[in-house]
Amino acid sequence: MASHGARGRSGGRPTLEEVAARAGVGRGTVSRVINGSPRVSDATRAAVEAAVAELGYVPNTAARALAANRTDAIALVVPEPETRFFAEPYFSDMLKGVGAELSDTEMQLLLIFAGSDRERRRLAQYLAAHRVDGVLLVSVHADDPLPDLLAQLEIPAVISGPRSAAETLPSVDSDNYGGARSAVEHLLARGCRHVAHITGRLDVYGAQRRVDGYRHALLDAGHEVDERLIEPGDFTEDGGRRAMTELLARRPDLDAVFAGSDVMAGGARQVLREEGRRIPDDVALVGYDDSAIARHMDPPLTSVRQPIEEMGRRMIDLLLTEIADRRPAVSRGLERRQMVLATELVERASS
Amino acid sequence: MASHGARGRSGGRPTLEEVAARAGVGRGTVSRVINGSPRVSDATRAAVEAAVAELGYVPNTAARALAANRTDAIALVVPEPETRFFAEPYFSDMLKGVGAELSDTEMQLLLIFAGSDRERRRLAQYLAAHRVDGVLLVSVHADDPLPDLLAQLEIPAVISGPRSAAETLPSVDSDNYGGARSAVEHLLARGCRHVAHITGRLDVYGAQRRVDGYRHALLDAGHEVDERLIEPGDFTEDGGRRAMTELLARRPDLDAVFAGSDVMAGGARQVLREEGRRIPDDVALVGYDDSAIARHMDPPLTSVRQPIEEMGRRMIDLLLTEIADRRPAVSRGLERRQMVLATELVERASS
DNA sequence: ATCACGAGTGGGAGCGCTCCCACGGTACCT
DNA sequence: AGGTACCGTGGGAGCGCTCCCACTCGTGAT
Repeated sequence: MASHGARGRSGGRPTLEEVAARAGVGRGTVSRVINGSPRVSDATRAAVEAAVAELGYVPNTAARALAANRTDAIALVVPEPETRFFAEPYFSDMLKGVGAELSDTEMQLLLIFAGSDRERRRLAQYLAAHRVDGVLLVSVHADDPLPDLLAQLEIPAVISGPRSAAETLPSVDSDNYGGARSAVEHLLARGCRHVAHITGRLDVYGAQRRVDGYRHALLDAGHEVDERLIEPGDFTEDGGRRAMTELLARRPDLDAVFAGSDVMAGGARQVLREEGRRIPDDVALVGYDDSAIARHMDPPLTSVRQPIEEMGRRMIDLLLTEIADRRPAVSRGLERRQMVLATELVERASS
Repeated sequence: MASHGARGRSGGRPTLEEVAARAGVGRGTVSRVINGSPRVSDATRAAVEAAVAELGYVPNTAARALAANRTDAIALVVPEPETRFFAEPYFSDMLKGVGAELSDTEMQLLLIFAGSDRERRRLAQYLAAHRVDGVLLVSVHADDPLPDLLAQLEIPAVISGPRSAAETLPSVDSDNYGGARSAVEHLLARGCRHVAHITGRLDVYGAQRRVDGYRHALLDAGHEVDERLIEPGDFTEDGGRRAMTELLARRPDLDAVFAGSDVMAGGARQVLREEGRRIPDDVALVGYDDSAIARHMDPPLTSVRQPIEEMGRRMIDLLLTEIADRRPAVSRGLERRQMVLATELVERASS
């Protein structure tokens, strides 16, 4: 490299200017063609496109980002260690939906883990540098400072699973309340009298909603709610085991369990088996998530399916809208910025 | 936004220039401090750092990329559908190592799937735009055109698992030959007489090397190699099952099986069980990868462990070196650019 | 005292693009 | 005929940074 100025010369990648010269037009016109502006005549457009093809022109992303003040990238932020990311099918399904919806866009998806403190600091730096046009936030706990940081930096964001009923961010969620209801109603319809519930972490809004659904399903069916039949878990297998043990000790006569996740249902199953309870004859079991665990459990687990891939797609829709809407200064309130998708009960042998 | 020129003004992110003004120095000096150049006096450096802190200055990546002609990003390209990525622990371990090694760098890691044709076209476009400084290639088949594309675009790349003995790209691999040897030697030491081998896909170089290791271990121990004891698989469970069936039909007297992957060992185990062969009493079984499958199999599977995380780290080392070396025009040949890491046999109850 | 040199510094030029203003031309009105 | 309205178009002026050259000092050798 002889001198700084000679860097891009001779043999380097072609620039907009070179395409313009080749097509016999000005820079502005080439830019318009590249960006699909309608204000270009067909003849000119064809000429430019030919020049682009001949030269093998590819726009320089950095230059575009600098001039237009956008990055054409969005981040999927996973506030969990990578281990959990790979362990839970939730993320892989989400990623699939997101990727699909993004594939006919120029947008680039970045996957960012923010499990450790160190990673979180890195992320903060990253966001401060405005290296993405928007952020997708999945699986956020109630007290996570990330959403506030995003708001402060004025970075468009969409959250999956609102943090509370008063969520201010645009969000996409599945119908946790309805999903839980359908699970309990199913158990009642099968003739179960004493339905227990192992909850998820109650600082997760969705877990609370499932408890609500459980309660209301019982009440609406004319049962009363026995608090001894509700035991908090933490979404882990071990938590499921502990909760199940507790429940059996308190109400040995229970004949059904609705677990707030498949993983916890797996833990519960182990305890039930150890205690000699047959599934579903003695105790019916229903999980939540319809994950691979559910299909492979013995017996196969009835579970509530969430349309996670679909949720991923919707999140992208919302986010892209959000990004586009940053031009007109005034945002139009929160209308249609929070959506809830239906769940589906998948019945298997465990109930 | 009143006018183009006013975009960044008043309230926007601070620029290098503003930091310079604040610190009472020139732009060049601030740039030097930001980039850790040693040619700055301590006093000046302190002043600049103070200004940076007060203003909350964060460099603009796009501007830097444009001016310096680098992106500070590298891509991990997975030429597989996302499904396989999540299913195989190989990738998650690799990602962990790569992430760890990158975490004290300014480099950003991009995860790019190139499973479908569509995704591959997208990737090609992406690379043509030089949006990354380097590429990590994992799990590449012998006839994949990607490495050539990379070479043509002059993008530094490192490959995990060389495509052949004549691999030209810098590469990191585990000792497939040695790993296979240790597995077979272990089986022979346990007194097995007729050791079969279910191979991986033979268009994968590593699988070939494992066959070589198997052969040489037998020969060196004074056994002869019976080709009827070698059956090609394809790394899938089903392939393992087919191969095992085939082997049992041909050599019912076999007393040990070395499978080229844990997944195939899993398939083989099913067949052995169906045929009433006890593991390890009738037939000893050894797998490859030491994945979760191995630990959870019944009986737990003896397996060859590859230091995948370590491989990920080494790949980053090589790649960063490769990127740095693009300044001096002349590359110093291939010395030390291909490395092979040792494997370890993890003994469990299956052998 | 003079010269040579390197350390430390300031700032011009340029990276490749987008945005916008200004301009010539054509079509349509009055 | 003159005016008004657009199209479609060219190109200047940045975007915020890095790179490099030139310049000013001190320091040590002569």
